[in-house]
Amino acid sequence: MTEYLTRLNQAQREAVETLDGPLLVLAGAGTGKTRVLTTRFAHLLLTGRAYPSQVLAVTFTNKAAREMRERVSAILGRPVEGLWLGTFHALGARMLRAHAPLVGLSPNFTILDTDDQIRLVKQVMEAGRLDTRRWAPPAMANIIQRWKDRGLTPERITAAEDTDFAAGQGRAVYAAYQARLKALNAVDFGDLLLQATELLRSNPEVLAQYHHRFRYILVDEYQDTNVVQYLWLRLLAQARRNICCVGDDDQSIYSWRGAEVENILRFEHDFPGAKIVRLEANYRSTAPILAAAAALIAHNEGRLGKTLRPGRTDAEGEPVTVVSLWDSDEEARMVGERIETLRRDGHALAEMAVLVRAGFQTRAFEERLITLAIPYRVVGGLRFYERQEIRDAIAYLRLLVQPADDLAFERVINVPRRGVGEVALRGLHEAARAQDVPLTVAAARLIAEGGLRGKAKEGVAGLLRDLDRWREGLARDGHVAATATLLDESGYTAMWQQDKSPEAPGRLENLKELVRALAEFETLGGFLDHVALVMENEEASAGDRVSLMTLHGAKGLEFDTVFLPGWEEGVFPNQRALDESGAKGLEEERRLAYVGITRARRRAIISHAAHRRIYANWQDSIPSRFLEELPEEQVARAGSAALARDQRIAAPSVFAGNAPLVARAPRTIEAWEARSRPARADAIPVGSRVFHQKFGYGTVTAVDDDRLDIAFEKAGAKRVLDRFVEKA
DNA sequence: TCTGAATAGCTTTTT
DNA sequence: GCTATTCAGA
Repeated sequence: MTEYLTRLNQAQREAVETLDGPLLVLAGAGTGKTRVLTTRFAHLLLTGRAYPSQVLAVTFTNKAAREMRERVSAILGRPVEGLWLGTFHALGARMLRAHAPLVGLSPNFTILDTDDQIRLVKQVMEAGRLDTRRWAPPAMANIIQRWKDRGLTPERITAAEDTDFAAGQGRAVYAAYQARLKALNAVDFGDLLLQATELLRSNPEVLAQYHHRFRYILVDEYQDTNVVQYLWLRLLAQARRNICCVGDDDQSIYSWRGAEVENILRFEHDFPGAKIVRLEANYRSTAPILAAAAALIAHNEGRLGKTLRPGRTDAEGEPVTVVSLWDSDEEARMVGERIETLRRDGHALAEMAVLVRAGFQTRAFEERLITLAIPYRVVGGLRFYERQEIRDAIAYLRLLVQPADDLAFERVINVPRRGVGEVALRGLHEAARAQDVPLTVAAARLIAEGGLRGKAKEGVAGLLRDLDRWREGLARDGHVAATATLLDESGYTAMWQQDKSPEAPGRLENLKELVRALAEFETLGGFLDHVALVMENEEASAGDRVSLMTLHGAKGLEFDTVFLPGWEEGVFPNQRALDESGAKGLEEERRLAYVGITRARRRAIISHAAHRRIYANWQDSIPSRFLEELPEEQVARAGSAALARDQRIAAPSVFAGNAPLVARAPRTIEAWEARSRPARADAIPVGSRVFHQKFGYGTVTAVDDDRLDIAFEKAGAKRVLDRFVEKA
């Protein structure tokens, strides 16, 4: 019966069997975190400590939730029902729906996506006479989101915390935005947790009910939790204190969206008497890969401290390779060639990945892989519900459920074209605001009073009539039939059928998929929640393909071979991360590098190019400081510079018709380095004030050979080659 | 209401 | 260099 326990190592077993009291499991990359979490879950059930419905299990992504559900079922040998297992947001939504009136919502509230959220913020800002060209609504929406992440309702924001943004009107915009949400009976993603937390905070009887229910709490990826998530968990855990959080402070890479590494660093303090178990045996990677990752991350401060050690007996392997290249084209060629070679040697493409810092970097590799006819897939991109046609269709459905959903009304009023333009819409808005009613009501009154004319009148009246009819159909024939009718009668399907663009057939296909998915739900409301919170793209990427993705997207995945291109100052570590968050930003970039390296099972190939085209022009790039932090003995430096020189000298760049490339003096890495090497007679000491052509004036904060860290007055902190600056 | 030209701005991303 | 958004004019 406890056979599943024998498959664990000592530390894992301890993490599984310590059932009572607060427990923090520090799980390094590849140390069997998911196995521990799922085994612990199953163990709770199998030992009779709890029924499935008495365990609260929280993840960040739907994928992680699905995986946990499947693996727990596998251990139990049967599907588990009645679980409170899901993402923070899905569980928050579930609680809110159950007690909506207590926070001033009705249970059929709408969940707005980021797009709706920004549109609403923009409307609120415009109503407050703020210049939305000077103050970008997406930035304002982001500020509000961060406030929500920190558990701050508008009332809790002190004047000191209000930003300079929006002329000090931030708080006011936030308050007005919340008022609009309430009027629309809607919540945004942040509210799912903020309001759920408010609910528990101000309704002790509700909280007590959940205390009674949840005997055990499991939390995945604890290092990624933000303040509200932490508060929500703490409220739920405070009575029984049976909370187990699993995470890795070294893999915290989401601070920019509100995650607080401090949550994990403070666990012992928050839950006195907490036990801490470290999982350090790595079963994924070879010894050189682990050594490289460990050496790199050791440069960070404020870690809880964990050392990955090889957990496999066959852990020897090839060294981590660092390849220096002339330019970004050569880098793409190098990656392409190595992939070809590996493929020829029988390695599966699905076991190779190219991990980049930023999305735009994938393009160079895509182009290269296309010319080489190597199948690939780009992971990430639009989610199912972010597609235009899906959002339109959902807006129609939302209107059926909630006639007061103004955002949905605005979205579909002129899609397909009904002759209702900006002018007519403004009229509707004014009437609605004056009478304090939803747009649909205002529209009906306006038509009755003759306030609309011509095409606009016909269009609006027609839609209102149709909506009523579809709503009757919904009650009579059920949501599947009603949706099919709606898409047909609204002319929405016809609109895409007439569209000649190459995407149109795919969009129609997606609409069919939507109706198919709809059939799996009992109610329209349940389906809308599913689409907003859960539904993902079917990965139409079956087959043996190389994966291209961002480092963020790669977290939690593993591959035999991992390519890590673009390790250059400014790209990685990313300049903006350094500008905005300084030393903290640098540490997070370093954790990202750590995540990247630890994705590799057998091979990691890191590269940097001396020249890179950024937007319009070519720029010299200096190697990332992270390269210097790798342990020399575990790394093979494989500059293809010599090869590059031979090729270039033998065949001067006739292809590159652009003169600059030919004319640029040093054409090899060595020559380029030689040019930059000659020790300057007039060395620039720390503290010097210097001038840089592009970045202006600054002060040298550190000197490393020919590299200078400079705090520029305008451009912020950067690392540049000394030959680019002069003493001021 | 719709179209084409001008213009700003450009990490990472789940829900 | 590309693209998403905004503005002027038909």
